[in-house]
Amino acid sequence: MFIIFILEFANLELWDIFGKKKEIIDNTRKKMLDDLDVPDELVAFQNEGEEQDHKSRDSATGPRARPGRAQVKEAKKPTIKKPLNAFMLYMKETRAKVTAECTLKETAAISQILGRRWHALSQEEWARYYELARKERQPHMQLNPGWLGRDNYGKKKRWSREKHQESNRDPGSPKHAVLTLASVSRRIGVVHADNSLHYS
DNA sequence: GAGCCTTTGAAGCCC
DNA sequence: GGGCTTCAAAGGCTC
Repeated sequence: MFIIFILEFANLELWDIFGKKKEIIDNTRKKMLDDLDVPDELVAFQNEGEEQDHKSRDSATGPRARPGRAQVKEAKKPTIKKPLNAFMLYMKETRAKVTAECTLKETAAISQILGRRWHALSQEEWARYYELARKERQPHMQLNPGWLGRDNYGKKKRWSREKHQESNRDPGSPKHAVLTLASVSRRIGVVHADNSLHYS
């Protein structure tokens, strides 16, 4: 466990030492996103089990009219969860394996390791998870027309706004890089909409 | 028991 | 158009 942790840490440090981590990640991801305009049938990664899981989850929440926050609280209706994004799908799939390897129990530490491994994934793996995420979103939007991610706002009390802003403003922080990449991927999604690949 | 921590991505709002 | 904000999962930890 300790050795694995050291290796993970050393990996991060080496990346940082050579100062090329972000550059490589950005270039790789841009290339991967460019490659994403492959036909849907070639990237049908979602297996039957996952399909079933998705259906059961959707049936648990169910398509229904958008309720107000107070109404939800009163009736205790199950909230419609946001569809999982590519990284969340990767986390869900890999967390157990990483936890077993590291015997770490701290999920925050596991998340850090998974974040680094996410950046180390091949283009094919990235494409696979992005496609999975897209396939998660599409039926979700069809089953819950009019549902917005914002509908769930306020249902969790999150950490202090000051701290969050602090992390976002740090140019060297991972979150900062994410925001840039997220905007890039969103733009790619628009571009792909012209090629019948609708992300939004 | 509620909320934090930690990660990345999605998406709406605001300037 | 870019920045900000919140939630999505996970489970140990803290208060």
